[in-house]
Amino acid sequence: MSLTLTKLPLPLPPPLQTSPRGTPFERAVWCLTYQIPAGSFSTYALLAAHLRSSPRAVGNALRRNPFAPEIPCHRVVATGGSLGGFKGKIARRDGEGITLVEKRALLRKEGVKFDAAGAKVLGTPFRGFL
DNA sequence: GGTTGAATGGCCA
DNA sequence: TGGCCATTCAACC
Repeated sequence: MSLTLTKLPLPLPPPLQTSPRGTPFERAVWCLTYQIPAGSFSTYALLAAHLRSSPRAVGNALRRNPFAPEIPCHRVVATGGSLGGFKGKIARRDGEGITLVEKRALLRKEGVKFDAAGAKVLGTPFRGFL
C-alpha cells in the first residue's frame, strides 16, 4: 500500500535526523511513536489507522526499530491494553535488552496506570497524532 | 471465558 | 520469490 510519506509534517526524532535510514513507512511509524507523550500510550491499531495500514505492519516496523529506547516503542501496546509482544527482549547494539517486565515498569514510572493484574494499561490511548 | 486458526501488510535473505 | 513477525478478529470448545 503506497503511503503519502513524501513529506511527513511530523517532528523528526533526533536519532532519525542523524540517521536517515529505514524505509519511509518505518520512519513514519517511528515518528508517530515519538509523538506519544510520556505518561501516555497508544496502540498498534491506532498507529495503523493513522498510517492507513495494518497493525501487523506497524508491529513489524517497531520490531525493526534501530533506536529502541530513544523511540518510545514501549508506549505502543496491543489493542485492549495488553502490552503485546516484545519478543522477550529488545536487542540493543550493546547487547543490552529491555524485558517485558521493564517495559511495564517504565510505563508505570511515566504515569501510565495498570489494572490490578498489571497486564493491561488503563485510560484512553493517545491519538493526537499530527 | 479461554484458546486456536486464519487474514493481513510490509521487510529481509 | 518465500518466509518471518513486537497483531487482530472471529469461531469453537
